[in-house]
Amino acid sequence: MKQKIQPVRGMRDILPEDAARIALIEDAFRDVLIRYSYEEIRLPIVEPKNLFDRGLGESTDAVAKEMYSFLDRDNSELALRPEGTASCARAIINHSMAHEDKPRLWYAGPMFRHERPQAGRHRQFQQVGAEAFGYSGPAIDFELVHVVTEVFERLGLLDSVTLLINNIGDAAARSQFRDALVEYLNPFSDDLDTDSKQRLISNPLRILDSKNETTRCILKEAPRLKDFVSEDSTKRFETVLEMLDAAQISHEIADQLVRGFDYYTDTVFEWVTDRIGAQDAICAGGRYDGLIELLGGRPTSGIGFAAGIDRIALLHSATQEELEYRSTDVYLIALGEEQRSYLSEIANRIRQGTNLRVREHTEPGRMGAKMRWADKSGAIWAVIAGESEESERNVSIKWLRSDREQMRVPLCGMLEVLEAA
RNA sequence: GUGGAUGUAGCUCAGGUGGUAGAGCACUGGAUUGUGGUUCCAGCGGUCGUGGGUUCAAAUCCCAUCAUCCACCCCA
Repeated sequence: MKQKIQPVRGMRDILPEDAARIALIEDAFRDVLIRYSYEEIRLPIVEPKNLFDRGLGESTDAVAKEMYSFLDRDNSELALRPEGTASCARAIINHSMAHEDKPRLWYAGPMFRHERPQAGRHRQFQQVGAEAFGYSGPAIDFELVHVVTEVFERLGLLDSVTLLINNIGDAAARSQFRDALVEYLNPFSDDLDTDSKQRLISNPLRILDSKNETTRCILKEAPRLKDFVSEDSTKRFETVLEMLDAAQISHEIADQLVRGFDYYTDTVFEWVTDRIGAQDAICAGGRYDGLIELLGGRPTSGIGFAAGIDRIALLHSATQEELEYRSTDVYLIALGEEQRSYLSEIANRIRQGTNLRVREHTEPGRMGAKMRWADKSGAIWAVIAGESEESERNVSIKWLRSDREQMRVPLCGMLEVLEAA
């Protein structure tokens, strides 16, 4: 036997039963988004690398260390997209959509980050995202949170997730805060944990997230981001919170919540869960009022979220009852090859007249083996056709999941029996 | 990128101190030649992740390497 070919590290096959769960989750997002009047956009998986350099920030981990980038045949730098927002923003700029339309878009598809694989973290992973461009009022912030809440409710996950929300102000406020934070922390530099010491240079805002106790202690007296945020922004954020309260959407204000990409401004939010391991963020988003301009478009406000479908699927399988998965409703068995064409006639009749999923047994073998296949397929019925059924133009219907007695009905009455169940 | 654990039959896993590989489930056949899911009997199936080394002898000891899982980091 030849050596087996392994899939690429961090890339995985999603087998039918898991695929069904993923489809269930994607369908929930799609259905809710469509009812909120969001439109689907299909975006390329490969983009110019500098779209992400500029859009997400060159110092972010996703760009600096985790990008799947490569040279095209003409030596231009390309990258597999690590997220969807930058592509979406590029698209609305390229098609001049922002001016007249105020587009509300959603997308679904694979994203790529070259990270070390772990529970809930793969190098190719699935996201559903939505973005709204040109809306600056607080109601749109509320609406997107509401959309996601509705999806989680529909999937029965609302009890296992927590919504964290914060206001991080605009880029200027954040940069002032960053300076103040660094200035405050510098004297304590030696007392910080090693990670935080590193981040003092690379990404100071992340220090706020530290789990180290001494670091946390030092942070108690540190400057607060909210003291640097403009009055307008604070007011706006308060309105968003009021709307959430009025809609009884429970949320926690998380001072330490900062997002991983540079483009975020003002409202940011994230749903976390404690049921799926260390990678606990299942959906996150926020405003990005500077992104369109950064990418060469006219100043346009934006807001969106991205949901990690693989992680939501993990959560779903951890909390929900087992999916009742089966591929087949009706299993058709011909006793001998002579009944093959009669069997096809039966199959066509069921497929055309109902939504039932029909499988014909195609292999030779004895009756017992065929019945075993019928059972394993998960089908509710075995429909059997032998010589006598064919000559009398009827079929035998056997219930595989109940004690109901096998019955023989004329072909024209078959659908009635199947649909009655 | 760093650390820990694990790789033996399709799957889940046994195989103290080296002696030439096992169970359960699954699969195939039979008991039951037009009836599955229960039972009984029989059978198929493994260069023990890969490559080196030590040894008369390696699944077992040593080295390297790959992969998976979990955590750090980061993030959806």
